[in-house]
Amino acid sequence: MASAEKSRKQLATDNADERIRARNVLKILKAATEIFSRKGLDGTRINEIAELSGLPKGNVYYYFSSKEEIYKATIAHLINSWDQAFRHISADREPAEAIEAYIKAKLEHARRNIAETRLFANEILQGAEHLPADARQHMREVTAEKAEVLNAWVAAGKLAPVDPRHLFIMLWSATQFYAEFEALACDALQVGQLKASDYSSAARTISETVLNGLMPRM
Amino acid sequence: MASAEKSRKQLATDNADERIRARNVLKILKAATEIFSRKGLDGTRINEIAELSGLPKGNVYYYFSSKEEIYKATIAHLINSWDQAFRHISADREPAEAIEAYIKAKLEHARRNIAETRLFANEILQGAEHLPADARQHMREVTAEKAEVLNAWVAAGKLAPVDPRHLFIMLWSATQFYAEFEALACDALQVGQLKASDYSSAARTISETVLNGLMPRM
DNA sequence: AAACAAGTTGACAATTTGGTCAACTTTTTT
DNA sequence: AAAAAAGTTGACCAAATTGTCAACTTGTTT
Repeated sequence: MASAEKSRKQLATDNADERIRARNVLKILKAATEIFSRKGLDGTRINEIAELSGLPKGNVYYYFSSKEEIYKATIAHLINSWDQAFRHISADREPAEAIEAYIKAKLEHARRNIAETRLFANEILQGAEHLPADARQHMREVTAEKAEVLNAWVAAGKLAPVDPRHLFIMLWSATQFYAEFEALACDALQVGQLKASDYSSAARTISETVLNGLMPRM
Repeated sequence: MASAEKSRKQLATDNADERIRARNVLKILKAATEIFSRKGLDGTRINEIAELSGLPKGNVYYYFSSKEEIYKATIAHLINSWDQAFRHISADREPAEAIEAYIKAKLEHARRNIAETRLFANEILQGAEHLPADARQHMREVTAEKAEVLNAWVAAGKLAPVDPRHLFIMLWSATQFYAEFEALACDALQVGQLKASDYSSAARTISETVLNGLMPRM
């Protein structure tokens, strides 16, 4: 009897098993991210998630055992993406080029993942009580590592002396802002909507301003 | 009969009338600001406000008729302070000095009003649905006015060409960040707590970075 | 096609929550 | 000191909300 056939069938079964489940879990997580990102854990009603995902509430509970579990799942989804853009800060690149690439990547990431970015902000606002310890540890390590890169650049005279902590805060905050304050910024600054071109010019403004400030004077 | 005495008495009465009320309303607003700033309108339970303010729930409802009314009151409290720091941006000052003063003032304001600043962020996250129309209008006017000042500086050759919109976003976001992300930043950047000295050095870093980038090259 | 597993659903119970109220105490006025 | 006004309180109600479940439908395996 074909063990090959068996395993093929088994595989087909597994895929099928997972198809519906995967699709619905995704639906739920997407809807949950959207609502959690605006209202936080306590402010979100499971009914809202159910409605937005198009599933009846009972069905949501078929996949997740509680609201908090959904929330944790959205947070877990978030964590990996945190340091994607950070890769650009590497010691073997030229500071100006690396920092510019980082700013661009981070802004692009915020633009493409507005809800996730807002969710992250909201989780922080609430005191980051659901950010797992290992995620914090990971962030700490990555940050320390990249701070070292900056310090090395400064030591090599390639970058004006700067406290990496505050530089990171400037860059994080600026990119964060575009996701979080989009509505307000559009209102107060009297622009219609922040389009891709605005993000480009934002990246340019930030890069130019920061880089001019940080390149060593000769 | 002494009308002087009458008015003195009346005054005493008015003061007394207002003493208890004013004290309790303040207690409630302070507690509400703290909790709203973390959990938003929907995420906040009136019981939490009551407990934190030290008053029984029934008493809270003696002063406010609904949760939303408390929320609106906290928002109203907030609005006036929004453009305090903005005063520094005035056409008759030198750009470098004025912008530096603005950054300092805005950071100092965030440091002294962390809960209010967070509340503002949270209100924005939720879509600014409770920000009154006149408040939006006011923000729009002030922003446009200050953008004009920047443009005039650029036109006079006192400032490198810059899009005021993105510059404002950089400055707003950096100052906002210190209130909102304090907990996370402390964690990720491995500092204990952001102290006054950190805010000073933040102000210095932002000023130097931004100003170096914006002063015209000769 | 029969048996089984996976997924769907609305009705339902238990708890929480926003808000009310009548009885009560304290403060102010006359 | 008596009356009136302001403030306090916990018990209470109706609505909302979380989470459960048994009956049901759909998909999969043999």
